[in-house]
Amino acid sequence: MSKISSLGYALLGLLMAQPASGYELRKIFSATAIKSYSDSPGAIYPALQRLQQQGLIRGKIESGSGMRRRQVFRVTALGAAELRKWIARPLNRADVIRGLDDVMLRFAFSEQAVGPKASVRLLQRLESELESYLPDLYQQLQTGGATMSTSGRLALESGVRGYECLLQWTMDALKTYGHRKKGVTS
Amino acid sequence: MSKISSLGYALLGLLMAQPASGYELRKIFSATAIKSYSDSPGAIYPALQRLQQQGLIRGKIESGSGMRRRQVFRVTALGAAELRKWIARPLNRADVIRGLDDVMLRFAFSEQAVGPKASVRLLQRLESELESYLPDLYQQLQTGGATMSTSGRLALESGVRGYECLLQWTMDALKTYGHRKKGVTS
DNA sequence: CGCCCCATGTAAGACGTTACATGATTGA
DNA sequence: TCAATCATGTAACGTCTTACATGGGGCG
Repeated sequence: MSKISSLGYALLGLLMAQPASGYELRKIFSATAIKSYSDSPGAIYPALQRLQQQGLIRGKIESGSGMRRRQVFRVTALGAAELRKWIARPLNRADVIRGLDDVMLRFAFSEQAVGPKASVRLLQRLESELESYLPDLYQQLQTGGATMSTSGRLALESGVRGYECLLQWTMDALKTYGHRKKGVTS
Repeated sequence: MSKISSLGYALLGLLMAQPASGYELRKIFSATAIKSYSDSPGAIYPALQRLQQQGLIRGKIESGSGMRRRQVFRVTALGAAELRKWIARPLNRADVIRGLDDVMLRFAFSEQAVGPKASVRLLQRLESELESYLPDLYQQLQTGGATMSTSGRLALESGVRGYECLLQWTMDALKTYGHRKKGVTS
């Protein structure tokens, strides 16, 4: 019955790579461009508490002399299993439309937490979802575009282009993993 | 003292184009790909109530015989002013990093609610923010990329590519408005 | 008559934002 | 010693999610 928020998974993934304190995790969020995740203490510390209550991470307070008190968290076996389950979850269109950030986060962690095969699986599913979704978007652009203002139409077009770009990235990423698309043997 | 959520602005903008009932607005959200905005009644009806309490929209209950009861909302002068203020708000880097969806929404409504000059201003600011942000991202990719897994690095790269793609779109959109970039006269 | 769609809402709970609060330690 | 930074939290508030509830109207 464990429900975990996006931020929770982000924390799990980062802690999987390396144990860290809440403060260090905050710094990661504020420094690097892991956009759309908050670096505010009011979000991170409660999230860590929830994860610990669910037994997904365990914190150990370090307070040697001449050191600031800080609590270092590491992922438990249960937490690692939960993270893997989340990453390996089958990808559907809803994920692509609403939760692209989550998808990219899952992919980012996939290799470390599950293995390169999981990364490839995610990419392949993403590719196929995008290839089936893009025609729908072209349709919408043609159908609804006529009635919209120029800026409205352009905004829609920007969304479509974003997906096109993502599809291109997906195919390039698959190439990185040594998978070439069927039919381009030439 | 009026705070308006993203959803609130989305509703304002849609109602600006045409008065509608809550149900019609929900359909717009669920049908078209205005992603990242909820079509659930638990989000939209309370949001409409808030907007009405703030005097930004006004609803009129239509219940002729042989008709289902429904409430049609239209934007007040105050609401239109608030929408214009939001759209014309100066664009900074934080908007680009955290609130790209909002930026695109503002642009989508800009022409109808303010005028084409506002659209161009938004595009120009967006272009300049992206041009200053991208080098930072390249830096991050080089610096942090070495220590990351392949999938992690690829995920970061996907973000960078998204911004590149957006910059390209921005320049094309400016061309649509008849603005060509300085120096490409050739 | 029963079912589905229209159309509107409410209630509980989870989560993030913002702001504030607290102390310890380093460095000027 | 005084400020800045490290490091951790808490409280109030607003909003979204999920689920439920309600009723009229069209249709077979």
